[in-house]
Amino acid sequence: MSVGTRAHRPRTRIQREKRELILEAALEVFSAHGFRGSTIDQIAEAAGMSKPNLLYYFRRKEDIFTTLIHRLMETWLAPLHELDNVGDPMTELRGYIRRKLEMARDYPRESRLFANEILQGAPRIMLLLEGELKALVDEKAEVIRGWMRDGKIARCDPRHLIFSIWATTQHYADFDVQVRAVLGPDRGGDGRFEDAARFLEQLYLEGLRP
Amino acid sequence: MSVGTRAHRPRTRIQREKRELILEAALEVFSAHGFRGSTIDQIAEAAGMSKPNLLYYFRRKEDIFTTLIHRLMETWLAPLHELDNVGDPMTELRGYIRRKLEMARDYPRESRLFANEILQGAPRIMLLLEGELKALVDEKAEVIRGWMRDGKIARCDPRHLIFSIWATTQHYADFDVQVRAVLGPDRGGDGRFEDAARFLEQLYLEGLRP
DNA sequence: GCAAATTTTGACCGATTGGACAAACGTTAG
DNA sequence: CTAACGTTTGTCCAATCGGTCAAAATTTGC
Repeated sequence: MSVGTRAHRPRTRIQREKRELILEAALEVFSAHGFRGSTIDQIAEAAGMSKPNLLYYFRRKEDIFTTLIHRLMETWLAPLHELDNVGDPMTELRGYIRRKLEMARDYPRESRLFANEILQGAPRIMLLLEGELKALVDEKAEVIRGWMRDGKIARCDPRHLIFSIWATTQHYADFDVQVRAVLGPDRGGDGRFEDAARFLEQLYLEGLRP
Repeated sequence: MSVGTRAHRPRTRIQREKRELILEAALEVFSAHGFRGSTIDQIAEAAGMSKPNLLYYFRRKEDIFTTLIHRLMETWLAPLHELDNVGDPMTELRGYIRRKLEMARDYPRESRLFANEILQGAPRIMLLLEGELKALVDEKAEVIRGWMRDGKIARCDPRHLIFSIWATTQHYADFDVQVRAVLGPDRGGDGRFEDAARFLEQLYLEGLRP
């Protein structure tokens, strides 16, 4: 009997290990080829097991994907959660941009996985977007609006500010090949994230000065 | 004999019309599901013809895709071509941002098609990126650098400036469902492009002030 | 109007894919 | 040791997909 069918039996050590192995392999494959572009065989091979064996731990291809994307959602939104009004507003925002850019650098697969899902119309995470994500953005937008009322940063639409930070930082993960191609072999090799950080820091520092 | 196999016979009226019909249908399907996520049957149905009939005009699925993406590349880069140093630098940049945002609003399918291709590693347009695109960006980066030397705009890396404009504007096409979900039914319905234009205009106007 | 060329269609094919299943193999607790 | 449970594998299947092909239907040039 497969793992999924057993009703609420606690997970075995092997089950925990193998499921992690599969999810790691699936992240690699899904982020590179998208959902439909990936096959169970590819994931199974990347995880070092046979296809029926993989299907013993996840009954359907889609189960792997949804498990993966729901889990990643938390880590992906962590930087925004950290944004609060304890420190200096400009420092807070700069820190947020820096953390988002670091995530694009260190977790490009996660970024591309999300981008792919959103591009396809987000069929599997629409409820998450309308629920948790919207609530989080609304909450943080209110924090930012407070900064504006206090005259700490320039007045603007805080939600579009958040969008622009998402867009500019994730661009370096999602459009990596384009960035590399345009920058050429010299600056595309490395250090492009430092350049990006410098540029974005300046843009937002000056652009949001009250 | 199929259209592709005949050696350089001029295109019939029907061939021109039907090929356009197919490319329009393919844009619709490919932009929604990506290359591997789309089937010839889907495209054929969207174009109102049978699969073998479609394959009479394009011998392979990939031929449709490459024809489509190469043709779109021109219109997609047109706004950047228009960026030159005849007018006031700030006005030029603001116009570029506005045009890019209008393209995201009016041609979201094209934007998503490109995004999808880049996300998959740009296997079919890598040469274009390293060739035409890089050359164009290099050229325009030099124009922008000239503005900086003249003290017209703040000094920064012009290529990352271009990246950020691409990212922020195309975000409203590629991540449309996310933007709508976060903004909610009220502002997601319409007018979000005006809000975005206002925000971006302010961000870049202030952020690039010399 | 007719022959040649073009266009359309239905039937078909091999490869791939997601998934089912039962049997074999391993592991572990008593 | 052994019985129960967990894990792995080989085999198989139906559906889908990209693409072929020959024949039928239509259009075009003269």
